[in-house]
Amino acid sequence: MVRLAGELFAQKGYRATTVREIADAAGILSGSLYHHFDSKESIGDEILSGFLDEVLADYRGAVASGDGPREVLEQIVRTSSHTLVRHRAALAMLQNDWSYFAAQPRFAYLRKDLREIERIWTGELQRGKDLGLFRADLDVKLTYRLLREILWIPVHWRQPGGFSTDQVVDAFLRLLFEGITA
Amino acid sequence: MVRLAGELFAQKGYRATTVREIADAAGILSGSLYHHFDSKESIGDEILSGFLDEVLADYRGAVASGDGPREVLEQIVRTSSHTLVRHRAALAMLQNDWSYFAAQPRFAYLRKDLREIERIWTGELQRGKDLGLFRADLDVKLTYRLLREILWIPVHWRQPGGFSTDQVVDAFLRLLFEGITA
DNA sequence: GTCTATATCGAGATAGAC
DNA sequence: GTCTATCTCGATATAGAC
Repeated sequence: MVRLAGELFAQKGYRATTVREIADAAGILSGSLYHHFDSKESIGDEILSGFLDEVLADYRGAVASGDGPREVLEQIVRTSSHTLVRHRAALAMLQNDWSYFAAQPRFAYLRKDLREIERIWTGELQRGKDLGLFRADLDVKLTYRLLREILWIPVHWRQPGGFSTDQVVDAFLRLLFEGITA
Repeated sequence: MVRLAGELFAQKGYRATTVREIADAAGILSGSLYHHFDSKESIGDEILSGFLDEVLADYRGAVASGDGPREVLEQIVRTSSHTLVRHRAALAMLQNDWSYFAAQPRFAYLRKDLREIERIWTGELQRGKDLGLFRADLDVKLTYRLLREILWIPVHWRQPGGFSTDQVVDAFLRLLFEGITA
């Protein structure tokens, strides 16, 4: 049931998906849905919190590995990419309906968790600068913002003739570390 | 009036903004809005088409300059960035409510124009590969998708302590051509 | 656990007085 | 050109029968 709703959310976004469509997909009528859930919001909550728990675990695991910043970032990109793909419903919700969720107290944890993710990225980028691994003129916050957006979006286009997750990840990592210049 | 609505769309997205809020901001009642516009959709249409006309002009101008691919891409990034900032309402609409607009025949031009933008990016990337300026293993379509997303998003965060447009552009161009490695 | 029927609400939009 | 009043519609959610 949650998975069904998630499929629809992933396709059309959260707000654009009606409970009637979810019920249709489940082969029941909309009223019957409320035997399984108290609200559409609580479905969204379950999907979003499950996603963030898992992706935060990826980030913390990468940091805990004790490697250098380049290795930590690479591990983050590689592990979290697959998590993102598995949770593309959550990602679609964050992308399409961010302003909606961000405004609600119930979803305050979204901001908190994203702040932790930002701290990890900027921390590793800074560490790389200090070690002389990354360019000294790198603005860590700005770079993080550019990069996270890039990283979170590919899930969006996994429909027509799509790239595999690993293709996207490899292209991303090359771009990140080396740029496009020959 | 359009500018007022645009401000609200930029802040909260198109769907999340009600005509009553637009009227409030204008100091009139919602019914009175319809003396100025026949529908909320037509406001959205005006904002979106105005944006795309202008940004396409930037792209075509850069291509017409006759420079090499690196210069063309750099010019695109520099000129269109400022256009994006001026049209952040349109950008917020595309980001928050893409699925909504993409589904409507009235907004079919969105897909068409974005396809032209994609053709220009991939064309220049390919030309750079052919000239040996860019890495031979670059997937032009994949790279374009990664880059356009990055480029279109910074407008989103121009609120707290924000970066200037030029800061963002410079960081983006360095990342693009050289990566983050020292 | 699903049905029918309906309550409730918010949104976009309209009509006609002033 | 703005007001009041109201229509219409679609969406979430509820109540109670089966």
